Amino acid sequence: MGKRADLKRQQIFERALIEAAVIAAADGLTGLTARRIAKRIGCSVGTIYNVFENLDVLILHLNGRTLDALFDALGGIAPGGKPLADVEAVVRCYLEFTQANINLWGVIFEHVWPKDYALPDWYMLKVQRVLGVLEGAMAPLFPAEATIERHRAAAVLWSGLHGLCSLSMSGKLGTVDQGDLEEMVELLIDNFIAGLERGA
Amino acid sequence: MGKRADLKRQQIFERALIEAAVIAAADGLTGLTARRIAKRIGCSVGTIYNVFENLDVLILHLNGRTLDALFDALGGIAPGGKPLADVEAVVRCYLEFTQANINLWGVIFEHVWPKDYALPDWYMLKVQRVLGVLEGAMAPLFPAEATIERHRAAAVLWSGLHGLCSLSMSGKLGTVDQGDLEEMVELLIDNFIAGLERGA
DNA sequence: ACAAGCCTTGAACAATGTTCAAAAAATTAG
DNA sequence: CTAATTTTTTGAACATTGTTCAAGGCTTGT
Repeated sequence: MGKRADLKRQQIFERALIEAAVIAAADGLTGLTARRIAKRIGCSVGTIYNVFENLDVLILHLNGRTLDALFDALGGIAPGGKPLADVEAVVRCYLEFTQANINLWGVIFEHVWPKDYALPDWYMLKVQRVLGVLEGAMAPLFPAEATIERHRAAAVLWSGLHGLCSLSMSGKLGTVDQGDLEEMVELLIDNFIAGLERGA
Repeated sequence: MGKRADLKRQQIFERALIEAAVIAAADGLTGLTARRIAKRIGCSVGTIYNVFENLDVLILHLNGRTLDALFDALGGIAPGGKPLADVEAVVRCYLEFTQANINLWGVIFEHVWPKDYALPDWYMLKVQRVLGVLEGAMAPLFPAEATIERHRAAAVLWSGLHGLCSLSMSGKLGTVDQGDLEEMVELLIDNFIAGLERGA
């Protein structure tokens, strides 16, 4: 039943996320309100809530799309088998993406998912997917069977990136310009990878 | 004029921050509202706004106190001159503190300072102060005159810690228990320090 | 054409940060 | 000590938020 209905539903889902992205890109998480999205797609607030359980899941879907976009951007790089170079390429891509989409990426940093609920699987998969790219670049550093170690190392590097970008973006490391950030990221990567190579 | 007045003002400042800490420790940033603080200290909302420009600066002061408390906890460790061991001691202390004050530390993660304004100097000083402890532990890795490099390395490690804790606390790395987090932090430290030692 | 069910609407509710005229309290002047 | 003045506190009021839900409209199946 309701093939037509499901279609409209999906269209609203789609447009809501598109307009949410437009608003977020312009004004960040602060400007992202249900009424504003509704006005932009030309419907009432209630309709939004008919498609999304609440604003948090709408924003989570928006963040999912942002992760997808990063993953796509990451797809453009060709791994060469040298861990340091490959990780650096991945990270350069990450930095370029976040700089080019500062406000959208800021939503990923700033939005806090209600602590009482676990993040849904579909979202975690998107996270794991981009984590997988980093993991792939680091793979030569580990024996093939050391999957947990490899996975952990990728998560650590990812978290380090996240911390550097989030703290520098929010000004909590003092004033760091683009060049400073790049140097810090390089410091993190170079030394972390060097440490891993030593261990291998 | 107003010696008495200034005293009361300071008392309200103090009590507001104390009660804010109680509320935050119990319910996190979500429960931290102006009316709730006012009710707890037995005054009206307006009085809060007479002492604090707005809720954001109140929360920033709360976070400042949390940083002070971490700095105090960090004071209990005795540096031995071995970078790896000293950094590990600092980080162990950091982890213990954040675990023991999960919600308060969560406020530091979750609160976003309005992008239009720079963080005030008094707050940055508190940040730099705890960063300084980490920097001190890493000092033997650098020649005495390489202050920028040392400072940068400390900021990188600090950011890495921040990223690991923030992402693990918010469930964005999947389900990581206390043990997982400790292993990841150790992986970060060991390899980053090893990398730095190689460079020296 | 009609009935049954689904969708959309937008007014309504509770809660938020924030303001500000008026009341209260404290301080100063006479 | 009283009166005037200054300061502080109050809490009702405003704008906005997320969220709900009865009422009405639209779509669909027969």
